[in-house]
Amino acid sequence: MIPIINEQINDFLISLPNVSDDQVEFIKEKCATTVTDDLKKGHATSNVCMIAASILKRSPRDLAEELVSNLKDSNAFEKVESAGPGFINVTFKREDFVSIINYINLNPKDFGTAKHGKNKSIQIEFVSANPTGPLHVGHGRGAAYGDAIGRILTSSGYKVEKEYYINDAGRQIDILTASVYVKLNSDAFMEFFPKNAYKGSYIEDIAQAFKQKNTPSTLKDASLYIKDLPSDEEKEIDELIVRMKELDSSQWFEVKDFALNSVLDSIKEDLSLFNVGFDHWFYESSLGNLADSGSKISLAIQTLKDKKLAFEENGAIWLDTSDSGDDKNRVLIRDDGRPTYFASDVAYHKNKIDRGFDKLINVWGADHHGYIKRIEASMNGLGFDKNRLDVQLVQFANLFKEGKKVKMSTRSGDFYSLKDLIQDIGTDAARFYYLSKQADQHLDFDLDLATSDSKENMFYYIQYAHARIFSLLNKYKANNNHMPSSADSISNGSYRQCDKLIHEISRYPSVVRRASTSLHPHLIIFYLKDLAHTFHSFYNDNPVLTESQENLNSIILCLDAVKSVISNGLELLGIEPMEKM
RNA sequence: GCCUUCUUAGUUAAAUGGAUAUAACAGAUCCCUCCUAAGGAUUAGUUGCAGGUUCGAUUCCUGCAGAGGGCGCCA
Repeated sequence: MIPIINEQINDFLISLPNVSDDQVEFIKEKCATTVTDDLKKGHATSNVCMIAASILKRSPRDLAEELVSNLKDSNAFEKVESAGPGFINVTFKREDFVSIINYINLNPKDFGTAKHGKNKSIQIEFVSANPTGPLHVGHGRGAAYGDAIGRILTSSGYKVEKEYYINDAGRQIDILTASVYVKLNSDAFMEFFPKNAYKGSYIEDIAQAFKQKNTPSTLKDASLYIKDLPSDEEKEIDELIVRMKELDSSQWFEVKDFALNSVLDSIKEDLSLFNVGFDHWFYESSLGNLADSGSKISLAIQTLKDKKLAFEENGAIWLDTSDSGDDKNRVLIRDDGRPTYFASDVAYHKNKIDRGFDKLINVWGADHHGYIKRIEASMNGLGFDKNRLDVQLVQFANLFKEGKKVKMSTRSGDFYSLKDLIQDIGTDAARFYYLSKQADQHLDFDLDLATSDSKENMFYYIQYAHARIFSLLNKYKANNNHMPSSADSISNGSYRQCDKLIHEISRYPSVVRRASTSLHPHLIIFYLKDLAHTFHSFYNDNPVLTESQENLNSIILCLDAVKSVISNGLELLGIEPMEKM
């Protein structure tokens, strides 16, 4: 019905004296016709008169009165009135108001989907955790968020590709390899373990698995590796890595491949348990080496040099970021000839651009926010409009258990992993909790609250509503063999207890739309909470199964629609609705 | 110092520039002879400060005060 109102508003605007087409377009762009927040105001409301008034220099109330009389003349609505400072409130004819029940039940899965994405392609890059250890609870938030916006954008008509960028080329992989290497030869190395190596128990697991599948070479002389290592922890590990590569090259690369793949496999397994899927895994190593002038990384830097955006100074190659508001220029290639992490990232983003996406979304940890300007600078330099890149920052999550903050130390290997979280509270409760707060805000993840069965925990509150409806529908079907065919009592207005529910479900498509344009999945959660509340309230006031058969038929059809909306909403968050609790 | 995010009820959180700022928890009081009380109903209480833009500001702009995060030729 809202499109019909908008059509009439359009006609009204055109009919006004002294209005240019541009003005009409501008007004239509700024105004909105929406479902009201309260049935007392009718079913739909528009602020068009107040927008138009300020542009046309007329009184909003006068305009509202004119529009009201036009809308009344059309006989399309039950009631039309102006209200407050110049709102137009429309009450639909009852048959139109309740038609949404039928509409939803005919195609339950489609309700809430939209086409405003126009099949444009969006790439979402998220998680992209370094493959040096298992995912922890911080990664879980990015995973839940990226996956949810992927689902929401897909349902809004975008073509979405989800990608994971694997940092498999940097120094941290060498450290991982060295850590495993030392474990493999722990007998020869005696008590020695580098200060800066990874210490988690998974390192030991990888070493054990390696021994099962390969024959580790025997070290002839461990002292060649560890004699006179620098005492500085950074230099110690770097020197050790150099020696390992020299002394035992073939074994080094075997261990490296094995360790990387082991960690990657565990990451993939955790993500799959978490109901998060990726379409594409991009390896940093596929960008190639600077030594190869035809590699992606060389070509990217060459392009920047050609455009005079990259230059040499003090022996290093720098990117000029002055145009983007970054506070200083950034090194691409060090004075010793090795590329920085940033250089890889520039090449990676050039590759994304070359793949021709209409829009790129990067979901990054909040600690990367200083990084946005330099990457925008590089993209602008490569001729990609930086407005087509959208960086969504996800804040860290603090974990609380029994009211106390759980300490996490990656260095010692003592941390609460995503897998632990899934095992403790389940995938759905965890995803829900992550998504229940705006992603760029700090989140206190309270394990006890996430599993509590009180109203404070929205997850169970919403699921309980779904389960209650499911149970009612089952009982109805047991008594009646099949679902009712029509909702006469509701249509003819003899039963009006469901009106609030009908009104609430008619809001759903606009909620999804807002969630998709703002990339805010939590809006769906808060909507579902409201809907669940409306339902629980109805359920308490009205003993459904003892109603007359005619009323019962209507109620069942209405509740079936409510159930579809809850289930569709949860689906967008990647959460399975519960059928019983 | 520079960049950035944030400040809403006693607490934790919501709110495309809209009407009376919305919930939950904690507090007070009610509701199971009944479809799942993991629920419902009633009650009290809120936009850090000072300006500006606007018909209208929690929302946009400026300044101030306070809190967090980021500022490597690390990844």
